[in-house]
Amino acid sequence: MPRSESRAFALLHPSIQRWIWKQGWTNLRDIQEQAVRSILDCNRDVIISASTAGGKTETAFLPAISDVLRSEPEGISILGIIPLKALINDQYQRLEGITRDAELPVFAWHGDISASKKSKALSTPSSILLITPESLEALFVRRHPEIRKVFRSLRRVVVDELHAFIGTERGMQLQSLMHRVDLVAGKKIPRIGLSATLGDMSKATEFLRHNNSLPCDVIESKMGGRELMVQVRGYTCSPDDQDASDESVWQAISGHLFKTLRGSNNLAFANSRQNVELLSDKLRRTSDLARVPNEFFPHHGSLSKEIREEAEDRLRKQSLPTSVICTNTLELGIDIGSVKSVAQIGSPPSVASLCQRIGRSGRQEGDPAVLRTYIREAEWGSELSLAEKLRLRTVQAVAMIQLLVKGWNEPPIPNRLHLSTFIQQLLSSIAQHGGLNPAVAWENLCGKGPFSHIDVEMFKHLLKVLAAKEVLTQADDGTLLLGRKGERIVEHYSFYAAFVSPEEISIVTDGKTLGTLTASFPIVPNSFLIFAGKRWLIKSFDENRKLVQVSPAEGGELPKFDGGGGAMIHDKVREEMKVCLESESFIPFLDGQASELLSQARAAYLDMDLANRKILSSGSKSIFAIWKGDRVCFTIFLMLQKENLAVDLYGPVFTVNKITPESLSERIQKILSQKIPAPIDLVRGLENKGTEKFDYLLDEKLLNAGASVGCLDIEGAVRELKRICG
DNA sequence: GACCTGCTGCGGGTTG
Repeated sequence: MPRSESRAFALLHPSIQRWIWKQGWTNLRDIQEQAVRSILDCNRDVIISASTAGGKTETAFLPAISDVLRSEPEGISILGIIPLKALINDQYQRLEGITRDAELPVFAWHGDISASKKSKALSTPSSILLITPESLEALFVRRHPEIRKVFRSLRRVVVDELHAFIGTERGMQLQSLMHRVDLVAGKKIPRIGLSATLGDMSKATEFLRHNNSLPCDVIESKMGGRELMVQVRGYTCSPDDQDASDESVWQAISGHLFKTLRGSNNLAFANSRQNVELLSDKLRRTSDLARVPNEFFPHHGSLSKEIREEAEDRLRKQSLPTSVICTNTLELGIDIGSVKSVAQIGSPPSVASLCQRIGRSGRQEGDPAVLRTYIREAEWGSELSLAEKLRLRTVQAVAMIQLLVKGWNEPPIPNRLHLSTFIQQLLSSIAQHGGLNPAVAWENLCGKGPFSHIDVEMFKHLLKVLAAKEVLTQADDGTLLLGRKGERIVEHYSFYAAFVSPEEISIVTDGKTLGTLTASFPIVPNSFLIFAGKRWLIKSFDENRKLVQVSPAEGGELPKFDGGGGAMIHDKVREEMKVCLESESFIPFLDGQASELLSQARAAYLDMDLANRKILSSGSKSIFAIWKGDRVCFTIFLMLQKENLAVDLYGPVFTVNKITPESLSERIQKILSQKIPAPIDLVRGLENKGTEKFDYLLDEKLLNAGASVGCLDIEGAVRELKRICG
């Protein structure tokens, strides 16, 4: 469409129109046209959802800046909340280009920015501020005298990578911070969320403004019918000879990666940092043996910023062919240009994540997106367990790809209590105001704020618990103040993040930091280490400075990294797996071996009559499968455990020891005939309930309350148990 | 089987 005919274009400020002109754009994209109207109407929130990074930032900021240029704000006019420092730096440069002519100053604000630049940002009127949630938290705590003035004429809050926040502690913190910004500004500031395409957009609008008190427009860009080329490749190893043959499977996978990825830019998602190191090392040594330059580089969260940026630069510049083996570090919007293909080692953690990863491939017009998935299974044999015979990894990968093609992906997970982050926000609010009336605190955070699931009774109980631990204290007039311990917590710089990080040891060679290992990894001088895709000898370990010196070597051993929890599989994925197992239809995207694996799985399913025979007998054990997500499975697991059954859960497969199918069925019927236990009764006996940052300040009662919300599905569990006995 | 993200103020040294 010629620009003169675009009414949206005409609505933009002349200075923004000039910028668009200079870019040589011939028209505004579909989502940009729609966004201009929604954003210029200042009484609503807007979510802009698109699968690739291209254009989302401009879509939000061009109209938002237009709006600012027509008003005359005194303090910050647009607040951009962005999850990564690297993304802030990216966006800063792009926005500077847009606003240079308009003389609208842009400021980047995060931990690596100097204090003098931060002061300048606060004193420059009408500016755009790009900030991390943690730095915004610090702003509330440290600069509270100025904060009212700073946000007085704020016109817009923009949240980048909205999907990365939903359902997390950090996301809860973000919701609370946005609400506190509204409180300080004295009005509802319209919000814009930039997001990857999510399964259910209603969850995203609920997240963007917790009480939906402003209307929210959702602007979605269509996938554009991009061609997708997929292959699932199967690999087997003998279960008797686990170590040696495991080696040969990895050799085969890395051999195929070497052959297919060399000569172009690619990403390989390896699911764990250890697998990233393993494959990078194999690929580098294969390159050495073949006497060709190495094109494979590792990328994960424990590598130093320098090493990661080097890999990102190589990808972006496209001067030398580069394949990066990574964890989900390269899933978010960091600019790495386009890659030819995406490899996925093992089944992906979720369909949503797979969707993001594929979005990295074939980003140039007309290019297909290419995905190769590599799956390892045990070699066929009678000694295989039911779970192994069902080839769950292969079937899960197939199910996830089928769902992706159908356009489905996981909606954000339901809200937890987030008591840890509630404590943080309560302490932060008290620090911000220098003391807070309890009724006002409850009203701000819970009554009208995003912690609406915390009722007055629970709030009062929490205050008592925190007072007993000297985190809080009360003045004679009832005002909440920070206690002795509370002050120590808030004063330390680690307070601003909603999450904790384990203590780390730096790995250094020749004065250069390669990255870090968690302190629990045993460091033995004179032993070997594989790290950052290279091999090292550990020369010395300075325990006080938490510093390991290494030098290049030939030998090597893979490091262990402390992992956080795995991904939760959604109901829909397991349902699709069941469909796949019961079907006879040909799956065109499997290679020979993967096809054979699927045939074995379907034969085993049929052979054991899993569709009809609900509980199987295996020696002295009873076995059954539940084709529902991890929440249902975990709930059933707890219900059986509560009845003192020796139950074991692996994926969707339950093994109950020392019981026949008949008596297990009777026991389950007994459970169903009794009063169904409340979630809080099921989690009572669990250990390690307090996994979040400030959970250590809670008592048993609050820990149980926290654990019972969001991670159980009693209704689903009862329905499945009835089916098992039916 | 198993990821990722973030951080202030102050004191001391160096450079213009």
